Amino acid sequence: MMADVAKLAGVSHQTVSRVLNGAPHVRPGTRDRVLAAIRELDYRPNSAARALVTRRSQTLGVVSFESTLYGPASMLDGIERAARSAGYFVSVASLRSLDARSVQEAVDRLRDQGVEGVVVVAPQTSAVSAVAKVSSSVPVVAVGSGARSSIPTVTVDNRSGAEAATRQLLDLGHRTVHHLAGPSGWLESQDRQEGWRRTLEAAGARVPAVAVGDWSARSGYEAGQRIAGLADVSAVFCANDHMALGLLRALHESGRPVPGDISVVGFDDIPEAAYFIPPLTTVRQDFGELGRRALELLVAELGGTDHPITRVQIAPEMVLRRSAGPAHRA
Amino acid sequence: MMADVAKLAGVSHQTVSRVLNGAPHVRPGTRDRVLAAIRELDYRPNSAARALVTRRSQTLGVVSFESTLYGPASMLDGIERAARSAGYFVSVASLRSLDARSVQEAVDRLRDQGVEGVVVVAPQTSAVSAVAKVSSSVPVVAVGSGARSSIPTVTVDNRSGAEAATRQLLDLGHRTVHHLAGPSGWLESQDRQEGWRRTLEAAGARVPAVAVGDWSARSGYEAGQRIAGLADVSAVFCANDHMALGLLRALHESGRPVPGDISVVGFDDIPEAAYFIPPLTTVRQDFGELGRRALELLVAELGGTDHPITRVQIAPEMVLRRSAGPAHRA
DNA sequence: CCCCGGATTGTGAGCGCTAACAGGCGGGGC
DNA sequence: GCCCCGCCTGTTAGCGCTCACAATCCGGGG
Repeated sequence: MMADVAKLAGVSHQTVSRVLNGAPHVRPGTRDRVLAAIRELDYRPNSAARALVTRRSQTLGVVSFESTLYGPASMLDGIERAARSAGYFVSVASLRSLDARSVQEAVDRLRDQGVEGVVVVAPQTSAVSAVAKVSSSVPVVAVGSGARSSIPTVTVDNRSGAEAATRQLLDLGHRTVHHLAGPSGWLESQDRQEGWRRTLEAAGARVPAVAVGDWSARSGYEAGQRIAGLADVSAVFCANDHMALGLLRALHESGRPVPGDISVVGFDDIPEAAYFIPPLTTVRQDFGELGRRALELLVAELGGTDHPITRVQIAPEMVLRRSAGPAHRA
Repeated sequence: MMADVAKLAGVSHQTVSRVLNGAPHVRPGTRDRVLAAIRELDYRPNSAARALVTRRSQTLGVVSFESTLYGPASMLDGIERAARSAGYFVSVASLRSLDARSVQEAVDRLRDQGVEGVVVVAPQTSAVSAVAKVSSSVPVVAVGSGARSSIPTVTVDNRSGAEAATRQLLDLGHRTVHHLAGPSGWLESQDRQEGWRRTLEAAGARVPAVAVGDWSARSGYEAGQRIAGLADVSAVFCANDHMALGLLRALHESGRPVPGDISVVGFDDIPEAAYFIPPLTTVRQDFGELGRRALELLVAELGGTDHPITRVQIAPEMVLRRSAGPAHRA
């Protein structure tokens, strides 16, 4: 195919290749003739042939779990955009489950396809450790997980976000803050819970037992029904906004007004959070940025002298809305 | 690389290839030796080389817009899973905007990468028509759009979903039903609006002016503030759940209880809808299934005798919850 | 006027794999 | 006992591109 262009332009195939790759030392006139021939024939270079000889597929892989949720979906979006502007294609592989085998399988699949690097958007402890083992032949970075692993990681500072949320509630006069945590296998859950606990301890506040959900509104609702039955609750920090939504409804149904009786703070700041009843005070996490940074990291690792293990942390930001108010019996 | 395996197994590279591709006429003993050598060397076939000679990349492309929303994200997920089980990889390209040029660009990009087919998850009128023009060299199918275009399409039956929602409200005794529509460029918006209008007309009910939103909770909230000011509103059908959420809050703030004073019905049944205040009656649309079917269609088109233009429609399903109740002044 | 070095272009050799076509082996039919 | 025909395996060509290495052309210095 490239030969056709060469013939039409009256040059060798190599010159066509040079024009395509922007090599130096091509006379402007020649370049123009080649370009014209390319346009004339609507020629498109064959990426497989190029990949075969250069050993570079121009493709990066993304492993993701629960990619229908807002967070993962946004990260994927951020990754794709960043990849495009860095000149890469993006191939995705969803995980069925989060066990090590499944992660292994997805990464292998991607590798077989020839990806040059992989971003893992699977913030569960088991997944991350599984990935760490796989990193053999291609660079891997993890995103969104507060990883304590041996691979480069981009994450929001969950601990400080949780601290900010808890302190906010304490500052409003609440004696203590309850916590509705995410599932235990997730690094996010652990870090947020730790941030919450520390803040309470630092303030000398009582540390109540934590409720555990699975990130879903349903689980927040169920936990909320239990929490609504407790007399001494005046503030709850939820590990994410979806659970906060469920909690809000349970509280509403149990006749415990928010923030009049109980204050609630979430985490993530999904676009809908501002429209909950009442609008949710929460901790914003910029998922798109997270994805972008992860990709930058991966590209840097691909291109460059191998850096030491890198760990990027992005600061979250508190968003104050009406769901958190002053303590009622201060 | 394949040569190494061949040498170790004491066969020719072609025999290795045969084993890899499950070709017939390979003696079991030979096959085992090859397999052992493959395992021993941890050999992985080079996909670029294979793609070069077979002219098949095993890769399908997905063009998507607003992929951070629940619907598109779920479709992408469905597509990926279906693609994997059909033996394909999936490469994604997000659109920055929905104009024809942008779509063209994304499809070209994918084509340059060598995808064998493309699924477009961009349900806007302009996008679909743009895609129809591009379909030149690779098969393309659209998903999620109520396409009236020349390309194969998988979509939910938006019209009948809207009809069901509207009739439900009418059956509850409401004299008429207001409509909060999606943005005008979207096929979904148009079909849902049409279903709503028809049902009203068929029932001899007055057809109120429609409010228009942009799918976001914010736009639903703003429209809701206006609607709350209208005295004669007793039922509202929203074109999606996010807008319904915003509407619910506006109504709540304006002291118009749902469903006591006004009934609300949404569309999509996002996982959170059951936890709105009050739980949202809505029309469920199975996005994952949509994605799966789209992929099946694409694969069929790739593999087979070219079918005529196909159009798959999936029936949506009403989900009754508390946000819609009997008319108060029947 | 000839030689040299940089600019410009062409030639040959694969990248790792599959497709197409041999070739070699053994058993059944005559 | 010989031939034909299935099995099984090997050999030879590329797929379309880039890389390494010439080859050619040009102007200025000696």
